[in-house]
Amino acid sequence: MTDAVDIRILEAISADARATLAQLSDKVGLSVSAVQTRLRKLESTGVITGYRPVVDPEALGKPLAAFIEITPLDPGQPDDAPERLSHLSEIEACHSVAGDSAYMLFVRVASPRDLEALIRDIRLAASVNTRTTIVLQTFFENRPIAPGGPRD
Amino acid sequence: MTDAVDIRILEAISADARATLAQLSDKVGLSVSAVQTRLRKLESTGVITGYRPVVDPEALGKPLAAFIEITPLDPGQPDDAPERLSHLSEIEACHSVAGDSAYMLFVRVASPRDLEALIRDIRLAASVNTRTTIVLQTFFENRPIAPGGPRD
DNA sequence: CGTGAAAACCGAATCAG
DNA sequence: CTGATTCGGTTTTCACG
Repeated sequence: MTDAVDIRILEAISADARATLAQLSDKVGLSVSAVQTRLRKLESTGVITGYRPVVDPEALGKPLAAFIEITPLDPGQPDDAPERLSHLSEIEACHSVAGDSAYMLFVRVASPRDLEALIRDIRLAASVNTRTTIVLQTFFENRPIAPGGPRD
Repeated sequence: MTDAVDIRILEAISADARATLAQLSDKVGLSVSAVQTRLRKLESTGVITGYRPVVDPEALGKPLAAFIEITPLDPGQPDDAPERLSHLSEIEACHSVAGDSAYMLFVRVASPRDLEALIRDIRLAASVNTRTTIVLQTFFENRPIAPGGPRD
């Protein structure tokens, strides 16, 4: 479904999602038209589901990040935590996990006080216990996909 | 540094980072020129540090995600784990954290076997113990920044 | 599935108001 | 910041290999 050329296009557009077709064409070594056709297909088949800027969290007033693991208070309930939490915009990611807890959240807030409020909101909204791990420093995230990637 | 209008631009371009200045202009209610000026400033001041596509991990052949917490074997060593690990393209994010372990990694691999190999690579490269939490399902991540955001 | 070229469109840059 | 202008680059489409 996605061949080696598609991967090269994904690598190129991953370095700069606002790159023009001509720029992608250069990097990939295909004609502009071919790149356009393939890129459209990558979008329509759901390989690429959107484009986002990488925004400095501090500039948005949210310098504090944390992982929050949550566990249902009552193990025998309709477990719809993700839907119950999706309205909280401070939650950037929500994964169900195999481990000590049921879900792992990644959140960003403005201050410790806001983190406290968010944790309370999460507990109330999803009927869960929480275990929070504060992020002290982020060394990297949102990396472009590696040219070459893992050894194949 | 970033006022309310900048936030609106960030929200708009967060929904589609390939949007044209005219499209952003519509959403924000400013002229194209003003949007252009502000967007350039957001880029040059480091508020926006790049643009990325949102790519389906399965399409890239990496359906398995995990969190890996790492702890130095020897607490009295030059702690340069992030640099020692940055060459591993399977590691998407690396945060230092306050909690049971020193760092939290987020990784994506093709298979359990590749995860095993990655964990070994991490242990050898950074002289650390690891604690891995497998992701069973991702409900959301890479969400556009919320129109309105947290209640102000 | 790729190329290349023509035509329509859009973005960058500039400037007066 | 707006609105207008100009130029150059980009997207799009299409005929062809």
